[in-house]
Amino acid sequence: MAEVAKHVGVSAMTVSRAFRQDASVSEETRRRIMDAVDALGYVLDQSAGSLSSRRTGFIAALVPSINNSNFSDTARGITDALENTGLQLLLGYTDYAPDKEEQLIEAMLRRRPEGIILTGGQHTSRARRMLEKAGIPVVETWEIPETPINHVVGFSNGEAMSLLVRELAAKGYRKFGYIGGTTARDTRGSQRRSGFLKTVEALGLETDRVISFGVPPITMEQGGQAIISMLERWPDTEVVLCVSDLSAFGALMECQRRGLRVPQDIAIAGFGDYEISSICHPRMTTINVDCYGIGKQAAVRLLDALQNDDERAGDITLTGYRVVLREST
Amino acid sequence: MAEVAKHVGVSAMTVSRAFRQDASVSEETRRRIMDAVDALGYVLDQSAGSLSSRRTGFIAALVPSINNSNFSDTARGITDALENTGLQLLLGYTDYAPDKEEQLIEAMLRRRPEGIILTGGQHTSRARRMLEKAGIPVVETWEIPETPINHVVGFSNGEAMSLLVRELAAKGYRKFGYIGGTTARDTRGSQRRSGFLKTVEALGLETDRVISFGVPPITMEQGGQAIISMLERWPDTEVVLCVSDLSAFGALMECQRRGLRVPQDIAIAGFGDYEISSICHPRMTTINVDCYGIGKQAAVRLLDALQNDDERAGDITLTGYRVVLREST
DNA sequence: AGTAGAAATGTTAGCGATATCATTGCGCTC
DNA sequence: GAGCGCAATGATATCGCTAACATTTCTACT
Repeated sequence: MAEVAKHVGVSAMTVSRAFRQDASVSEETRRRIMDAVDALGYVLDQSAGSLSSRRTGFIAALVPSINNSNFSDTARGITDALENTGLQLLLGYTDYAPDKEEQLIEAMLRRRPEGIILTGGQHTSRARRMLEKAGIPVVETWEIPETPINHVVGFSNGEAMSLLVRELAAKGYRKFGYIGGTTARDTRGSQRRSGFLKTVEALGLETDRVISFGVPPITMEQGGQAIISMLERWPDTEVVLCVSDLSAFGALMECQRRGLRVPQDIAIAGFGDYEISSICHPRMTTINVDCYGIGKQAAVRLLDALQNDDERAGDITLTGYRVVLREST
Repeated sequence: MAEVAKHVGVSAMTVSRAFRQDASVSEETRRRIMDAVDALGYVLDQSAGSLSSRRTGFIAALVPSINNSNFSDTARGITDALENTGLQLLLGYTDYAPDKEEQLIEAMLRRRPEGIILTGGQHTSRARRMLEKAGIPVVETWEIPETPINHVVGFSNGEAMSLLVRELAAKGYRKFGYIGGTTARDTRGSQRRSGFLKTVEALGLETDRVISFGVPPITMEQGGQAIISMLERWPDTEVVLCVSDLSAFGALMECQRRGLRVPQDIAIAGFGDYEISSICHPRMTTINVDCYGIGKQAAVRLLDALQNDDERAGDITLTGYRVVLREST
């Protein structure tokens, strides 16, 4: 920067100002500075800048995974909301593991992000302490934690699943099955399952048709294997709800491969409304949960908190969901 | 850090050393320092650290998009390769637009990454200049640029597509159709198309059955619409190759919806070997291109260049691909 | 015990920008 | 033309850490 300054014949401070929108630099000077910047190929050093200004321009976001999952849409929503704000997203993958999340939170905080977006409400106590101490706005997404850290942008996975059960019951289905992953690591998966069980029970129907298979996030293939087990154990099952569209799709395809007609022989529904569900044949019943919007709103919430000097008033934004009935049920 | 130092009764420098693996600090001292760190809830400030040490610990990577695409696997490969290296990935989405890429490159360089991974070989001249000047290792991925900037990890999209055409021709297909996006922005898509055209022509077959539809990356739905146009214009088409598995899947499902048998009435093949292709019914013929491996190898190449103080010897790593013949052809 | 060499720790000086306050210059009013 | 206010620019002092070199302490061997 000093070099640019010398080249133009101004002070480094003026060069620094020329890079900012709001600073008062005459048009003439700014033009000459920018010419010199181009000529010299100078690129601003933001690490130095952030040390001095105490604004790093980073926003951290942690998602369980990004491959073939709803979270890639959420990440996209965050990225889009951050566009033209000068903020840069630091993305991390937790693999659904709270201790990996803890590590990542520490790694992120070392970069002094101005805000952080998390997925879910399950965190280690050390993670909570670090976040507390960091004094930056936090947004938890994708569910409604019992004890939110700060802001929340999400919905009740249990209630969403419950709604689907009730709509399908209204269509006349009585023998409900459920396919999900094995562990409780995926809290959203667990919530969906308990929403399913609670509602099926409330309707006075059998609750034992549950297949737990595969480590979350459960794959398409595992969905296919799971429905085979389901139909072997409970051949008279009328409708199977799956923890995600991906497993539901695997189940659907496996049924077709075996000559089972969907929905006549067995109905199938997913969760998440992935693109695939509106394209596959038969088109799949699912729950649309606005993954993109969750990311976008979380980021907007964060930006808002940053502007208003976040008074730490935790604020819960409920995102919408709706059952999308299609041909598979 | 000064506070921690005072608390333990050592100098700040010793605290700094305690955070590094290789530094010489007695076990006793390090333990006491770490205890104080925990007690005080101190978190290292890496922006300050990198300013001083001139090592930011950032690696930048730019991909066209991350949603439902091969690139999410590539990003995952990079992330995995970077694990435990203390390096943090800065990810950006270019939306297949060279000028957005240029902007992102500048934004990334302001963070002083130690290396950068790009997708493809199409860059604006200003982007090339900035990269040149930055003096950091660059890895271009996913294709083989004519004039590589530095390192390359990729494969020839044209040859891969060509191989698929030849294998299908060997199975007896003669009337080949192609479905792809409309613009040349997606250079890999264009290369696949020209690989298709060149090979079909070399085999002495018709090359006019080409549907261009939708802005890349073309969606599942657009694939479905495209195959309808294809069959309306050229009803006797025997096999349709698609620019990606997603569009191929859309085409496949649309055929099923219309009662067309695949592959008896029309055969379909994709590109990329997404999970969906091995699960759908009928399972889809495609080309496996090791998306994850491209990311992983690109990152490894970069790490290697960083260790060996990169002598700027551009180095081309060819990644493998193979035709996966399945039930759809 | 004496000493060399290694290990552990301390001191000082930046890294490259920006916050803050000071200064200069200009146009305008009365 | 003195005085005021505002816009443009400059000087200085950090921001929080680590590189580099200096110093002290320990270890091992003669």
